[in-house]
Parts: sequence; C-alpha cells; structure tokens
Amino acid sequence: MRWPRKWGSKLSKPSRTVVAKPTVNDIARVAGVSLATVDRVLNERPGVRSVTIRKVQAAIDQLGYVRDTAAANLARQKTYRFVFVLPDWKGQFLASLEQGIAETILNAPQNRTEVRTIRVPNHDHTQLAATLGALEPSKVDGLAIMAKETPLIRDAIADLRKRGIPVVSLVTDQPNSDRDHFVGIDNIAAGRTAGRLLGRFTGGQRGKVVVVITNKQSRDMIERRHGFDQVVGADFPNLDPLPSVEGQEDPAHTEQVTLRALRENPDAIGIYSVGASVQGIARAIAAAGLPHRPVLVDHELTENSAALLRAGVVDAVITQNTGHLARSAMRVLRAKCDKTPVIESQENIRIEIVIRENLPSMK
Amino acid sequence: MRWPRKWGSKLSKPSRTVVAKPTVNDIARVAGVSLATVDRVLNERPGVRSVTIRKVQAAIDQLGYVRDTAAANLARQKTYRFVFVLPDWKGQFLASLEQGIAETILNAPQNRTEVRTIRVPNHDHTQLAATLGALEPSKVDGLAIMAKETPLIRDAIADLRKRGIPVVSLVTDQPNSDRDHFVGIDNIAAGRTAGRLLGRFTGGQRGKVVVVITNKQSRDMIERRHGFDQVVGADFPNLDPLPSVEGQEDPAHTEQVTLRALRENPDAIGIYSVGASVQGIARAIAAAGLPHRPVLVDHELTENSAALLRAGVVDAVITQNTGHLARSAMRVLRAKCDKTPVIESQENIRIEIVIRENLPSMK
DNA sequence: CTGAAAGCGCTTACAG
DNA sequence: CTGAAAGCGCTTACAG
Repeated sequence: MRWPRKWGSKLSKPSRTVVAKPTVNDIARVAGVSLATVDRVLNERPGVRSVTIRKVQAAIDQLGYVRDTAAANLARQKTYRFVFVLPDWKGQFLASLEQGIAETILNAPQNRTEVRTIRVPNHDHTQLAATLGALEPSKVDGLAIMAKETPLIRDAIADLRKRGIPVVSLVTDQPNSDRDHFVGIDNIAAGRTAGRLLGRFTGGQRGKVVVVITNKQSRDMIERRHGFDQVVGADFPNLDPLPSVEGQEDPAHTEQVTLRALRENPDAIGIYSVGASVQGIARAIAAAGLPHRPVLVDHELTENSAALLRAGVVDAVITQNTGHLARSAMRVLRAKCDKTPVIESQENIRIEIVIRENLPSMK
Repeated sequence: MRWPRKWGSKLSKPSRTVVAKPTVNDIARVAGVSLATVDRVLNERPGVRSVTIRKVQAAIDQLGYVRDTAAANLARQKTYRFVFVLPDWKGQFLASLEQGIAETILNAPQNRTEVRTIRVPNHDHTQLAATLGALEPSKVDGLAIMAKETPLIRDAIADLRKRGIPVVSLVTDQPNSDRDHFVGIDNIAAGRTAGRLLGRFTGGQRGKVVVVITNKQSRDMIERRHGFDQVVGADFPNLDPLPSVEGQEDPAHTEQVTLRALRENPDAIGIYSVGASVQGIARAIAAAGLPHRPVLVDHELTENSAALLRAGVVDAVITQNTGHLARSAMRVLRAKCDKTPVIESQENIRIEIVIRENLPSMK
C-alpha cells in the first residue's frame, strides 16, 4: 500500500525539488542562511537585505514549503486574544452564541485562543464606540463585532484596523466599514427562504401575513424582510404581507404588537417573525383566538423555538449554527493575525432550515 | 482588561494548585519523577510501578493538567494514516465525499493526517472483506467504512478492532458490528423530514406518491423509507405512498422504473427519491407528460440536484454536508487513536434541508 | 544585516 | 522500573 505524498501532483511543478516535507532547516540549507534569517523572511520581519530575501524565497518556492502552524504557535507561545462585542439583549440566540464561543475555547485549547465577550447596549452607539476605542493593540489581537451599522461604529472599526487589529463583523454585517471579513449568513437569502417556506406551507390560500421584526434599522432585519418580499411578490400573489410591526427585543412588547396586528387582521393566514421574540408571538397567537392556526416561520433556533416547533406552533425555523459562527470568527481572526489566507468555502455559514423532524437532538 | 484564566471556575476545585497552564514539567516536579515517567503514565505505557502511577496521577489531578496535543504530535512526528473504504458507485454524492476528504487534508496539513480512499464494489462482500482483512495495523491507524451491512463485513470490522484499528461507519451505519462510532445522519429522521416536506408541499391534495429507492437492502435506505412512512401515515392521510421501485444506482435504470411507475400512476402528485439518481427521475418526469408537475423531494445535494432545484423540478433536498462527514470521521478516528474523548455535540451531523433559496453559493 | 543557541511542550531511544 | 538527553519544527532574545 502506497501512501500519498503530502506534496503530490497538485502542488509540485516539474522543476521542484521535492522533499518529503520541507522544514525551515531545509530552507536554511538550500538558501545557505541561518534559521533566524529564514524566520525573518517567513514572517516578513524587517532587517533583511533584499538579495537575501530573494535567496530564501527561491528556496521556499523550490521546496514547496508549507509552514507548520502548530509548531510555530508552540514556539511563539502565542495565544490569540480576541474580543467579541455583542449586544446586551437577553434573548436565547445571544446566550447560545456566547456559549458557542465558550465551548470553542474549552474544546480546542490547543488553538491557544482566549476570548473576552463584552455585552454593550446596542442602542448606545457612544458607549459602543468608546468600548472599541479602548481596545489596545498590545492586549487584543482581534475583534468580532455584532452591532447596528452606524457612522460612529464604522469609524471605530476603521480606527481599530489602522491600529493593526483585525476585525470581523458577526451575524449582521458592516459592509461600509473596512472590516476584514463578515461571519454570518446572507440575510437576503434567509428572508427569501422564509418567504418560500411560508408560501408553500400556506398551500395557495389567499390571505394576509403579519410580519414581526425586532427593529427596522438593523441591517440583518432589513435584508431579511427584503428577501421575503421578493419571493412572496414574485411567486405567491395569494399572500399579502403587512407592514412590519416592531417587537423591540422584548417578549412582552412583541406579544402586544403581534396581538394588535392579529386582532386587526383576524383572517391572517401566516406570520413571519423576522427576528422577534417567538415566545411573545406564540402568546399573542394563543390570546388572539384565531379561527385557524396561522403558519409561523421564525428565525434562529433556540430552546424556545425548538419547543414551539415540537408543539406545532412554529412550522419552520431558519437558523445559523452559533457554534459555527464562533469557530468561523476565530479561524478568520487567527488567519488575519497570521496573514494566512481564509478558506472561503469553509467559512461559508449555511442558512439552515429546521422543522420538527430534523431538530437536532442536542443543542 | 482582565483575561480569563484558562483554568477558571469551571475546572478548578478548591484544593487545586492552579498553575497558569501546567505542563509535563510541572507534573514531573510535583510528582518528583522524570519527564519520561510522566510520559509513560500519561500515555498508559507499561513498566511503571503502581505507586509511581498514583503519584503522577495525583500531580496531574492536582494541577488540572490538559495535554497539548499539538506539541505531542509534533514530538511524536506522528501522522495518522487513515483508510476510507467507499462503494465504487459513480454518483456525485460519493465524488463529493471523496473531494471532501481530499480537501480536509489539503486545508489542514497541521493535522498530520494522511488518507487513502479505496472504492470497492459494494455488492461484492467478499472483495470488501478481503480489502479490510488486508489492512495492517502497522500501516493503518484507522478505518472509515461506508458499506452495506452484512455478516461478512461485521466480522471483518470486529477483526480489525481486535487488531487495534479503530473503525467508524460512515453515512450508513453498521450498528451490530462493534465499530467505534457512526459518522452520519439519523436516517429515520431524514426520512421523516422528507415526509413532512412532501406532505406540506402537496398542500392537502389527495393522491399517490411514487417512491424510488436505490436498493431495498441498504440500511440507510430502509431507515429513510421507514421514517417517511411514519410521518405520512400519521399526518397526511391524503397521501398514498406506493411500494418502492429500485433504481439500482443507475440513472438509466432509475429513469425506466420511475417512468413505468408514473405511467401506471399518472395521478401521482409526489415523488420521494430515497437515494436514487435524481437525473433519472427528472428525465422520467419529463417523458411521462403528467397533467401536473409532481412535488419532488430528494436526498443528497449534488450539482445535479442543485441544478434541478434551480430549475424548479426538485422542491427540496435533504442532505448532509460531505465536508463535515469527512472532517468528523477524521476527528473521531484521531480521538480514538489518541484515546481522547469524542466531543459528541461537535460530531452530530445535521440533517440539512435545501430549497432553491438557501442553496449554498459554492459547493 | 546575520547567526548560534536556547526553548516552546511533548516523546523517544538509550542507559542504567 | 526509571531517568538524562536529544529532538520534533519553529521562534526568540542576544551577540556580533
């Protein structure tokens, strides 16, 4: 039985000297320099003559060297110190995200990553900007931020990047900032998915659809509603989606506005919860005493939405895996720190559809 | 800003001496032995007096030591050599799985894992058993196998395990063998998911459902069909699922049997493809000239099924991520080699639902 | 601008 | 049954 060479056909060019697995020592030997110099070139450290750099580069290319990150980190005794800034909402989605972050650390200590999670009131741009401003490059190696898009935050992110701290936006994007990466789903596509499911599940009936949203400013919310309207407008003329009512991250308030909407539209056949408290909506449905159970499509799988799926109150949940979000954010930040390429296909967060039958057994 | 101690409240007991991050050197010092002895105890190597073992164990517990696997692997110069045995079908699912395996290796060379994939005719139990029998413990560190469940294979797996090679079953389980782990989805739940979607998508109409299966012996197929019948039987009395017709892993044959089924049941309102060639089914639908387009639910997202989703021929695809399957199999095998615990929550392969709107942008 | 040596946390022969 | 020393692939002060 023959084992594949690590550096097989895909990587080797005809002229390449193939060593089983070239190391820094091989480079040093071939280039005729010391280990320290190889290291300087490898890590783009200053103070090397360009002739020397070229010699080392040539050796690297010739040997097809690939750095052993694990060994590098071991030697460097480097621990990546990341800060995650999240809204201070009390919902289960954020709790799950925070847990995902904690578990990532616990499960993979060999990644030498430490994380500090900061919850900041999302409406308070000033405090948020101040929090970001206080991050020191000497103490922080990367930032993941989930926040509304505002000029203040945009500038704070630009400032951080200028100070050399990589930044990824999380869950909701900051496309106009120069964040390094967005870790999250395509929210327009998520809204389209919700639209299609609600359209199919209502089975061609004619009727109104109540739309409950957290707030009308958050980019992810806007994008989802937009995608939803695209699909319903194009393919389900029988459905009449109403203007969004705002639940404001508060179950009681969500219940209240949903109940009012249902009372005003007792013939509603569907409810689209764009990101609101599904508990509040469920209570409103119970209180409204509708003639028929409306089809309910929600976002973000939590204990609450899972229980309501099982109970048959919620029909489908569009969700993103919080563990994946956490791990992806850390992988991307580590890659940025190491100036290593991000493997896009691996960082593509999926839009998941959950119904009662494919509920994960454990969270 | 204070950074969390790696060994914080969750892990430390009151009596524990907390070192920032204890290493083998700390253990050696506390236990009053040499590094070599610590290593022996850590790796359960023979030739240590039980008193010594106890001393070392005490130090380990006291310090709350967690082994640095990366450093261990570096020192060990260990590469894990795994064999993946797959059926020799030509379908895209297996191609994608094979690609997922290859990409896992390319993307994470620091895992020091090498994989050899062997395609074996699935119907030929003897050849399969011979292939497994030829695996030498000195050259193979783990096996992942996707194959029909037969006594011959069961025995071959037991034999491998006896020779010290960890085995995981992949995609379709071998529950009666003593494989270490099953990497794949719950196929009964996958079938239930298909049943629910087909039921909802047909919107309460009365009619027959054509069921096309690869073969009636494969465990994953049997389980899916079973789950499907459970849900349809319980919640969709309007639907009448027909006995399965077998496509035999062959598009042309699948087309033929599906076409026959559709001709015999021109009033069929749905088709459930349990694992058959969706291309063949699509061609049969086109050829049948049905009065209404049937709802079509399929398994395994491939280029073909994605194209048919986009074209509106397929309504939903139930799938499992081949990259996850590959990575999970390798993580589990590595854990078994290292006698390290498997993190169950991370290895739980999700049953994914894909419709046109949440199709991944790239495969 | 460059190099020799020590060390990261762990394992492996080799002695004893 | 136990230990001293070298080494895995890389980085880091410290000299020069």
